[in-house]
Amino acid sequence: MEQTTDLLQRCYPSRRAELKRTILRTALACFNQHGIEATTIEQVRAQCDASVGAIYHHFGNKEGLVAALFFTALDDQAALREAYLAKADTLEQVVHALVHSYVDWVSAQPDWARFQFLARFAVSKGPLQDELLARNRTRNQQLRERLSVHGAELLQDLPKELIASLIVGPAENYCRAWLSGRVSTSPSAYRDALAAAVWRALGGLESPAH
Amino acid sequence: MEQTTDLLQRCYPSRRAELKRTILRTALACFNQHGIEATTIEQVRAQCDASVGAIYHHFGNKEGLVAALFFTALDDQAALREAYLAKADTLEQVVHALVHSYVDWVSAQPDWARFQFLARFAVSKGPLQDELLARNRTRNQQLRERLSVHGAELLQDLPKELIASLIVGPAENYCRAWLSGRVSTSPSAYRDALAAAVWRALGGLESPAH
DNA sequence: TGAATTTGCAGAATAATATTCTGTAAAAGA
DNA sequence: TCTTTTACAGAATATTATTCTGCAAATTCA
Repeated sequence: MEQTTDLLQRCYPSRRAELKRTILRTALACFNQHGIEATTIEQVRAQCDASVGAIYHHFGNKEGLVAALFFTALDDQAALREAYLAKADTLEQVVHALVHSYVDWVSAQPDWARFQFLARFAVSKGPLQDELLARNRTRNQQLRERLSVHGAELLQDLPKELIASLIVGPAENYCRAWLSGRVSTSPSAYRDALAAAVWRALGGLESPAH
Repeated sequence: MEQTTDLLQRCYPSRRAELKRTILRTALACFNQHGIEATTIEQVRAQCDASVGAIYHHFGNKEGLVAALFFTALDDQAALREAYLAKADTLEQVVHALVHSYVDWVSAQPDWARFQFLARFAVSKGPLQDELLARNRTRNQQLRERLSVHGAELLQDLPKELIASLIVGPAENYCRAWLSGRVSTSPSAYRDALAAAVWRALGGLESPAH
């Protein structure tokens, strides 16, 4: 149930990294509650019962703390996507895997997902922007290869650059609405409706809305 | 061409507000270049050749400066949407208007659009979160009414909460990719492809991908 | 018109916050 | 055991946001 712990434990499994995990967990909560800019190092220090020295020792500075959380979330999300993709054979299954893995991950890790949105643009500036850009590029590249393996004739009439947005755009938008409280139904309730709609958008025949 | 000026001029037309506009323009550039947290009041003060007193007089604090820019962008975007919607009669035209107005605004005001993404989550915390939530709610409400006017039987099989995400999700995702440099083709080049795909996703018959 | 009041702005003073630095103890390695 | 590295504490410092006091132009009002 408490998957926040699990996620951290998996990414920082060292027994000695106890305080490090505590700092990350606390920082995640603070950032989500007050926003990144509004939470001070002193706040998380107090909630951790740690020292500023410990925080700066592990993460360098506030931005490093944000980046550590952000890339941890990115990795975890990618792991789930890979797991889903590994089981997909047809093009339609690949598309479904992409939508489902995204929706399922956000539903299972709402705190991490919320932070991911919160921090994306903070990270997209700053010293790790290149790392982020590189990751996005390789991810898109892998997706393109993955999609072209199967009968690509379906997607031939769509601009290549557009396909990724058509697939994850709706899910991403709904997840953000859910995380910000604009809608109340969990994205996982709509995972199939989203996947089916995306498949129609791509030109997949069959299975109209009704 | 230089629509940044036009946008500011329209929203803050007062002749006496010259410095105020200059501050906003400069702050927008700084925020977009270095990120919100990384740009200091001193930086924008120096580039404006103004004083800290002036900035705090007009905007209260840094967050107020961000909020002023953010809501200005939101208003301008909404104005274009209204203009497009006013000319739409059928359901398909309404959907097209929503996609087109979004894409066209981002293409025309990339600096403001970039900042909008940059600041959305900073604003979603902080004292104006209620204002933002309220705006989003009323916008969604208006959309629902607008959509239900026309032959709503098309959308009957789709969850109500999902429809907005299906319509703007793809465009929003592609625009963000463009603004962050992950893709190079202007969203306006794909405005029709996006609108058509969305229409298919909603279950619109006819016009398959090819 | 002229006094009163409000608005726009400057810049020094202050407060809040991020970051550095020095020291110490525990752990790891040789 | 000795040496080196790692983990941490907390005072000291630097950076940055914000406040405050004062003044002049503009506006309002009598």
